[in-house]
Amino acid sequence: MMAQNRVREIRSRVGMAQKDLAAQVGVTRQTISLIEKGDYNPTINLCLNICYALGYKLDDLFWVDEGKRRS
Amino acid sequence: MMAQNRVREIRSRVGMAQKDLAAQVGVTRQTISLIEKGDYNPTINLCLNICYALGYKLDDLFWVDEGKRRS
DNA sequence: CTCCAATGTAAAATATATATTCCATTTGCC
DNA sequence: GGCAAATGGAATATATATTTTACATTGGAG
Repeated sequence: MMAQNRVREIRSRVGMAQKDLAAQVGVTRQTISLIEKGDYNPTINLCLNICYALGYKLDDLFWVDEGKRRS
Repeated sequence: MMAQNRVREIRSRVGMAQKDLAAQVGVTRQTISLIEKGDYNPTINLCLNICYALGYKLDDLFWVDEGKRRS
């Protein structure tokens, strides 16, 4: 039950490279890469910083598929 | 050091005890307590589970305007 | 095709989210 | 006031998010 996200889609739409987004939110490029890959579970503060950098809100960028929620 | 949130407010409005919310999202009561206290920085999956348990959206419970964040 | 920037990936180290246990304090109810 | 449930808080342990370094691969521009 890993959260889904639209970070890659929105980032490239905005025309930003991973390293630019990483620099702007204060993490490494690898962290952005792994988040986009969906391989893990960022903290809410990092998610908020990504939202600020891309100009979107939490619910635009992060969600969980209905079927995959814990019961 | 971390972002404020409306978990306590909404949880008590919904009439749920910390231990009930904790059980429903699959963490310990202490974790809920610390999150409500604002003392730290939960993962997005936990935030999503809390949202689901309380019937709210991420932006309702965890959004903070960029200018208003404590650093 | 070549070159370079962007991205993927992996191993080891560090930071921190979360668990566990236990006790203290508060809050509401009789 | 007294009791019980709810919450706060600390100390230690574990899981995992994130960093660091380093190299491989992909994709686009020329």
